[in-house]
Amino acid sequence: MSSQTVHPGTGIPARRKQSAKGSQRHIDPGAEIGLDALAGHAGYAVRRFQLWIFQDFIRTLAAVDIKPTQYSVLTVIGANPGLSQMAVAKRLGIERARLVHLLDSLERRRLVKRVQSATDRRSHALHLTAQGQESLRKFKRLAAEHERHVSDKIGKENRERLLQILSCFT
Amino acid sequence: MSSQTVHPGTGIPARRKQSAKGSQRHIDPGAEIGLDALAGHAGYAVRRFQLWIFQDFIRTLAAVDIKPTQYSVLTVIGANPGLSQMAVAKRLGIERARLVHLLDSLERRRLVKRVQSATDRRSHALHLTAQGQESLRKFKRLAAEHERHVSDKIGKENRERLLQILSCFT
DNA sequence: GAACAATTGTTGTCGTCAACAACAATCTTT
DNA sequence: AAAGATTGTTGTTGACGACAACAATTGTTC
Repeated sequence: MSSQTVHPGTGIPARRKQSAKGSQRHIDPGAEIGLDALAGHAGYAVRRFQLWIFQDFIRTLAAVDIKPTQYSVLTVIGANPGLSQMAVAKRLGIERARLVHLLDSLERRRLVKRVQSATDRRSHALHLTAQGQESLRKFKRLAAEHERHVSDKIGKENRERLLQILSCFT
Repeated sequence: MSSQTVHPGTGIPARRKQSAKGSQRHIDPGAEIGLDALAGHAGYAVRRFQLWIFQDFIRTLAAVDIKPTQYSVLTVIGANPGLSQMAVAKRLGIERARLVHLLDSLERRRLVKRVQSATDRRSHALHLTAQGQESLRKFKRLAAEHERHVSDKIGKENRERLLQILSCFT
């Protein structure tokens, strides 16, 4: 029962608990609680960061009611008009079943249109409407503002370093 | 209509589309599709990375049937025995309503026990069982193996840089 | 000390999301 | 032409975050 003071991988000693069982009354909760091995796990840090970054994105683009997934779909279609739903789904790593509902919503808002493909009558060629192209430019300006929030939070150079480290996943 | 060729923040030019509308037949899907501004967004990269890292964690710890959230709860309780549910929830950023079900599951598996607090009869003091402490040591070994997978994927030094950049979120 | 407000654990609902499975229409292969 | 694969669609399931309500208990205020 002494192996949980230090965890393998990183040499970070576990913060010693100041309360074996009692005396957590009147203590500001969530202030002096050690994470032990968790502090050395990339997954935990990334999860917390992703939560923060998505919340900020949603808040920054709340006025136009565009969420991260919708933004990614619009951006890819805008850069590659004529793509099929399958191609978009694979490129963005979302299921084609889910993309159906996303496109339904975007099509109802007149941002995207499904055009019958000339070469494959099973698939739809995806395009932005004129309104969609105009709106996307506005979305990109707001997204750039969100990205500045990220820079303010972790630092401009750290943000670029992060993008470089994770470039193999995009 | 020229603002989407280059996005602000990074100097990465948008990959020019090679297919205005046709000729995506017989093309390996998801191979030559540009992301445009998406490549410069930290949120997108982080989301893809988190997906990968969680899948690897779940796969690596599949034999013991422990998922990331469960592991985080066990680790925090192991390092801070006697904590209340509220304190654990706040520390990990999960809702106390959700922690109830997590603890129900962990208690059924005899890894955690809820002890009536001596100082506050509303709250429960959380402890690992003897079996829970033993199991957690095994979980940590497997989690360290998962962390090695991360190092293999993005590089050992990049992983440590990442942890340092995101340390303000842990 | 009694009344009121705040906290803790619990239960429930709602909306989002990933992971599947099944299906009809269509394309490809043999 | 027949068999198999692909595309879009619909549906289900389970995990998850957010939120509201509630009983029991504690803290605060008069």
